[in-house]
Amino acid sequence: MDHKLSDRKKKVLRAVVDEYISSPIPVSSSEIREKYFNDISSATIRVELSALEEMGYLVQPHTSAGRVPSSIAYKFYVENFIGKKPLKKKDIRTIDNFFDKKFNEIEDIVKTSAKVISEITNYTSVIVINNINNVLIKEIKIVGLEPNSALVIIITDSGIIKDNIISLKRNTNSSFIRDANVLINKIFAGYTVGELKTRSQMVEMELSDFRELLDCVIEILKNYSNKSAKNVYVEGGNKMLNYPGATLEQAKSALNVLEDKLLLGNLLDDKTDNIEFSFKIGKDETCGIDRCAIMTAKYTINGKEIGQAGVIGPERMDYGKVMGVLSYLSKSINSIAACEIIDKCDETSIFGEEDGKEK
Amino acid sequence: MDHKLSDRKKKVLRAVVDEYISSPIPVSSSEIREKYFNDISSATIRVELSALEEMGYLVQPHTSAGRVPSSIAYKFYVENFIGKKPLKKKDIRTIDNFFDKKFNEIEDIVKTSAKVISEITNYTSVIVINNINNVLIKEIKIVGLEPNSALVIIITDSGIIKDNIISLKRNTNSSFIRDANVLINKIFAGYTVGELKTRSQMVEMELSDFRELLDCVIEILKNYSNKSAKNVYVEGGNKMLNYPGATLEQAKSALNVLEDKLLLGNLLDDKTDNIEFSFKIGKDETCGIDRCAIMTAKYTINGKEIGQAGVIGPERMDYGKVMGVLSYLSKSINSIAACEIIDKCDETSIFGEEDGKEK
DNA sequence: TCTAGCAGTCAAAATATAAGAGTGCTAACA
DNA sequence: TGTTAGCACTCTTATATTTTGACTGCTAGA
Repeated sequence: MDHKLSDRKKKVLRAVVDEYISSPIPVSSSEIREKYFNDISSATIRVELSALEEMGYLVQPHTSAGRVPSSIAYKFYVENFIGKKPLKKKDIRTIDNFFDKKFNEIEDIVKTSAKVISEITNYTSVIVINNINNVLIKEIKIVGLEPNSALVIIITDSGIIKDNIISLKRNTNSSFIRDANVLINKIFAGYTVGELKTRSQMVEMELSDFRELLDCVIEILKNYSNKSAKNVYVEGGNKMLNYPGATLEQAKSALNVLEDKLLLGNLLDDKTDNIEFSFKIGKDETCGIDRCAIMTAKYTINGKEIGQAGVIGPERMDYGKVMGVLSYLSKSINSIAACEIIDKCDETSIFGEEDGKEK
Repeated sequence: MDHKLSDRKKKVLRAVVDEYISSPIPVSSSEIREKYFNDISSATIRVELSALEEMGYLVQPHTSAGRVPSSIAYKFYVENFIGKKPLKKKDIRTIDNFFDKKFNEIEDIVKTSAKVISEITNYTSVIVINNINNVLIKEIKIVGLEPNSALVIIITDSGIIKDNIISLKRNTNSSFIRDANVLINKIFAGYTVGELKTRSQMVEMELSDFRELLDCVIEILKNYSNKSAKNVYVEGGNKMLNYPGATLEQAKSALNVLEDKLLLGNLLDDKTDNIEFSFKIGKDETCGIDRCAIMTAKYTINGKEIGQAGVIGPERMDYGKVMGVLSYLSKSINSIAACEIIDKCDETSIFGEEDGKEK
């Protein structure tokens, strides 16, 4: 399907997509002629349209209707005609407002980002955390809770990962907790998550007393770098219902995909290394969400690549804007996170072990 | 609207609702006669139907159609004919499976409950936490994190409330944290959340050094007993799209209400004290969600009333089943929580007499 | 008080008609 | 060879028109 398109064909193709995006009715030869050409007639355009249809870029709903872009057309359109559009002042203000507060946790940043993307683009947004391998573990804190459970708090140079209560068979009394803190930090602190595998092997022979705890901590870290439903954040799912022309049936199936976090995670996950944006369109590329497209960008926190942030919207979405938002936001997240951390850690690595001593 | 209904009228009314619930097409006099009466003719039933319509219980979509129940009819139906239906073995197994794991936090229990309710009933479920006033604070732990922030963990007799990173202006060095732990626990430990107001006044004169921290802790506790978006959990929102006859427009507006957690919280919140179930129906009682009804029950954790759990479903829902599930689940939650806590807190004195009841 | 029977009503389905938008084709022209 | 005007043809959409069938309400008689 890689015919070379003449300049005029390109212009016609672009006209069709532009027109269809601005209003979703099949576009006719005369419409194109009026708005985009004054040197050739509609009959000539019809010839071009016919050729483009032949090549698979356009589709005709029925014999006497105008043309509608195919998935291939959108793909070509995005790759050749569209770049990130600079954001409106208003939108920048919105984003900055959202981020004008303290963030303590990665999760918090991610959730806020998802919200802001959905708010501004008016599409559904999805963010996946799936790559914290080169994040640096600054400290791990174990706090004893009930007799058999403890809270594990992981502090990294990209923020705090918390939310992990673990249950142990053994009693988590204060002396155990104290020793555990020392040991665990000896093992993990100062290393990146990526080094985890080798590290954990290194300590294979350590006191079996802490075996169970160690396994828990490793499990937690693994969970954060692996695909797991917990690491997928969706916002504005019901905006999926706003696309005109959608039937209830389509909406339902789309929402079902959104529900399946694991599937979604895979959908966003993108192998291609170098490009800024990844773009998926067509039923087979979007896990069966009909007439939709997915645009994602990698994002970083404190300079480390953490995952992907993206938008699921109708094929005829405002690609330029979406790209603009994703791009701006990825910068925003990064600088915010960086500020936070620099701001806070001017006296890094001073935290003594102070907890687990009452009862 | 409180006419007294003859027994026969009641029987007819019930027939209409039963019939309409089992299949949502207007029910005719002859249909009722066939399935519910063999002693009187359809003409006689027509007279009764006519009367019931006059009284506001039934509605006729158009002159030559059968009858459809009005909101009032559903209300009457639920109040007079329906009680909780015992659960199917299969459903009980499903529930027990869901709860067959360790729960460390209230939030965890609540989320799981919401999931299970939605799963079994196939309707949208909502749970609100809005009353932890008589929950006993066993301990509060302050863990220093970064130089200016700390994690507050609240351990109660109903489970752990955590998830609260706070930022302070002052430095959270280890000696401060140590003192804070002692002080905070002197103030809060052993008291219920309800006593909070008086307590916090009592310590008005304490060292102003800890003022800021104290305010944070109080704020957290307040947040949990107040209405706030954080305390509302929704599950299976997109099941709202499954009700036959719903238009896309209705679905959209319903999902919008679901999005507004605060509104939802108020919707579930119910003042009536003594009854087990609360039931709302009709556009004005359901915040405009069309053709839907809301059935809620109070639930307790460790014997303390914590909030409401409910189902939002179509008017023609399986009320008996819903009531059955809510009722069973409320017992489940209670006993599970109790087990957990007893299991863990063998040293505490508070339990032991009340609340034996497991099945 | 009940009921058989019938006339009347109305929605939904089926059918017919008209209008309009847009194309493809052809033949002529530069 | 590429372009264009013009026209016949196609197919959707909108609007009327008719038919069908399901119910009811009413009435008169048991």
